Amino acid sequence: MSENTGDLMEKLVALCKRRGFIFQSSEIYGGINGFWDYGPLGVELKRNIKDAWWRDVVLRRDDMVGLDCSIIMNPKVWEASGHVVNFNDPLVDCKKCKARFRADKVFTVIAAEGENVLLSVGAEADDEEHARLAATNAANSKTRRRLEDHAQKLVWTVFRADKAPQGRSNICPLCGGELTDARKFNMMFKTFVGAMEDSSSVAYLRPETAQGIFANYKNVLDTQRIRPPFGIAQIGKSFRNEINPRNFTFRSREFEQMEIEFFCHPSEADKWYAYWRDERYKWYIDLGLKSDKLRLRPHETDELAHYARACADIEYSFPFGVSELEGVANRTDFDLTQHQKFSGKDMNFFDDETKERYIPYVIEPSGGCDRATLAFLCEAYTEDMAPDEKGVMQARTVMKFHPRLAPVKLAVFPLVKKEGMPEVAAGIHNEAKKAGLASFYDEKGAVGRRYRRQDEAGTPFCVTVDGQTLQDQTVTIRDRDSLKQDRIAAAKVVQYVQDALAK
RNA sequence: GCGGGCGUAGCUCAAUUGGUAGAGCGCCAGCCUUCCAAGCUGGCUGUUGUGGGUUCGAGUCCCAUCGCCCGCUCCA
Repeated sequence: MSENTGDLMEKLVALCKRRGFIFQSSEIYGGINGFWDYGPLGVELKRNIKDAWWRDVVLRRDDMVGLDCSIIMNPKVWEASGHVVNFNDPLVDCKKCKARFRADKVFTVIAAEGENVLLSVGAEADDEEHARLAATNAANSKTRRRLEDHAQKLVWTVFRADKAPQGRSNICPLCGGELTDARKFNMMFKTFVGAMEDSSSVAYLRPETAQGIFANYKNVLDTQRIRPPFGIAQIGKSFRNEINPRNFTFRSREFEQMEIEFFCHPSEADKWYAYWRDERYKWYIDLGLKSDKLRLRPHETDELAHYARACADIEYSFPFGVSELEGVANRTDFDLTQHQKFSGKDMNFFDDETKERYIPYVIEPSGGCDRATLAFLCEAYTEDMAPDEKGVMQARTVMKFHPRLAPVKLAVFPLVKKEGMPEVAAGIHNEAKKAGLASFYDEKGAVGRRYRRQDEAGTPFCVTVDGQTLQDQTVTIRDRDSLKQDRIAAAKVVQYVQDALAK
């Protein structure tokens, strides 16, 4: 990472605080790691992103419906999904074959005579002795004979996967690949339902919104006169007790997701996977993420999660590195099958036309709302040069948001605070607000200063009422990025901005 | 989780060997301004992240804790 990009992130964080986009949570108490608050400008930006998503994936389509599930669900949901089992024991994963083991059940066994290593394998067992036996028994006959021949001089090293000595890595019992260090995953936030804090009342804050959709799949199917292929969309908070929150809001412990579960016939899963992957990628570009910083990266086969048949990440080149904004996965029928098994409820869809009964496959485009917000902030941050009142070029900081995302769409100024200009400007401002545009009125200080303040907020248009306005009812409207001004009728300001938003 | 750095006004930073905290910008009020921040006048701002300790005295030294940044690690 170059010095410049590090600077960029620092400047962006400073601007976010200075202008009221993002604050650290509970800052007056010293903050809390992994939690962030959106200020007056930030909340508008984030809402605009969520609104754009909802409009584009739900309202504009006939094959999509929305949902808003509770954050706390019956804990059995998380047993079915695999979240409880997978994250309560210390676990190791094979970096090569992706197998997962309980760390206290996997040993690495090494037999060596001096520098000469005769045996170096992983073994599944309950204790060291059994691990050594298992490793010996699993060896081929030639190796076994050599071990017996050198028995007296052999030095055995056996260690459990969660107690590996510094610098030693564990070996996968299945493929011989390298295992990760042991990790105790307890990523789900635990809480208690009701007044009694005992084991029967344990519940979890959802680590993803997806399971609420799967749990309601039958309800939606039964009530909406809808049939596959169709999707259910949801925006909502999720919680993960991340070991190490990092990179501003990128990895937070409380975050908001925008998720779609799209249900289709298994034979059409590949088609819909490709469709959503491309559709979602295009969405970010359309809202202003330059394609050269955005990339679509298909997962390698060995990178896939156990439930996924195919997956692609939509990644953005942040100042701190290329990181994932959204994942689009073919989750097959894994989740519905799991819920059928754990709940005992039939998850099949019966097709009246073909008389076919099947559990749909699911394509899941799962986006991080805060991550998208951060990407749009990074993309918007620009430093350029603009002339001051003497024509000397000065540095300018400007947030070049897509107008659809900009927290404030329009600022209205009187050029000077006299000759009736404030009244005319306030009138335009009020008219804009009545039309539903986020508008800001400012009459204080020099007009140049007011323009620059709006640049930092990312306001795409500034309207100024001047002397000529009083003669012919026209105003200047200034473009944030080009600094160019058009002169238009005051009565047409609202329409002008609305046209720009529709582009 | 490990290692390193850091924490002083809203922001960026100052404060000699420990001697009762200061500047610029911003912000607010007013003036001046007929179009792109640094014209004028005046004004506000801090339990120096928090809690202990050493000391006659701590922003400065010690301990703990919280948070932020960087690198590793991690990210079903």
